[in-house]
Amino acid sequence: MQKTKRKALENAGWKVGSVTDFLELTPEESSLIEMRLALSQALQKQRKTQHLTQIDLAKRLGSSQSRVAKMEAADGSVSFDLLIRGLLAAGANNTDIARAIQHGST
Amino acid sequence: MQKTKRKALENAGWKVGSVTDFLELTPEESSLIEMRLALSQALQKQRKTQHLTQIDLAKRLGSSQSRVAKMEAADGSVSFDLLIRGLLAAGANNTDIARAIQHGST
DNA sequence: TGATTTTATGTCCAATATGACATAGACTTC
DNA sequence: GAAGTCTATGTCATATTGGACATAAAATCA
Repeated sequence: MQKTKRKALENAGWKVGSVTDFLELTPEESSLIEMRLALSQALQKQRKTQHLTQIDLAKRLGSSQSRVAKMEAADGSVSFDLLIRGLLAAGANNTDIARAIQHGST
Repeated sequence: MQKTKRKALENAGWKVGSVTDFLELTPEESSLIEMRLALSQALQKQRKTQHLTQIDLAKRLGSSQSRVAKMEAADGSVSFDLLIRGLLAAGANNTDIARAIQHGST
């Protein structure tokens, strides 16, 4: 696992590599987490290339800055649905999303 | 839009082409719906190729037969998260999922 | 046909996700 | 270093989602 991924997961509270190791996660759980992570990273990237602030994106989404921050942080309280809607609102298309998910492979 | 898609959407209560036409949906909303649809179809396909009943899959998911049925029907009460978890539980991998999402393009 | 298995649909309430708010921190610019 | 802008984090009430159950409908097969 890459260092950046590990860091991001830890920040999101996933306790990677510490007591609770990935060994305790089923492959499905790992896949899910990595996909969420990939999407959150894709979201931030997309938002930035579009020169949007979190507030801008929040407005498009009918949401709030704090939630967008959580989305990009892959916070546990953020669903796939919201991440996808975020990406679409930030101008990503199906292909971009598919690529992110694919990229999140283990 | 293909006939099968239209039918599936209608069954799922999305009222395609009737009073509420797709014209009322933003491109983002359309994308979302089509992705959900693509995933639900991929799920049923995957489950069947694995020769699993809805009950089998429900057990793997820690869910119920009725919910699996709703997942495959792209019912409005089913989230992306659940669809993805369903696909993974049915043996699909990230690539399969990415392909489904990509295929759900407009 | 009747029995059995599989899938579909509706409803309920417990669990989870979400927008909103408050506030803190980070970063820039003057 | 103050002011302004952007991002991060915690909390909460409300809204949405999900497992479970009941039951109907379809499909399979003897």
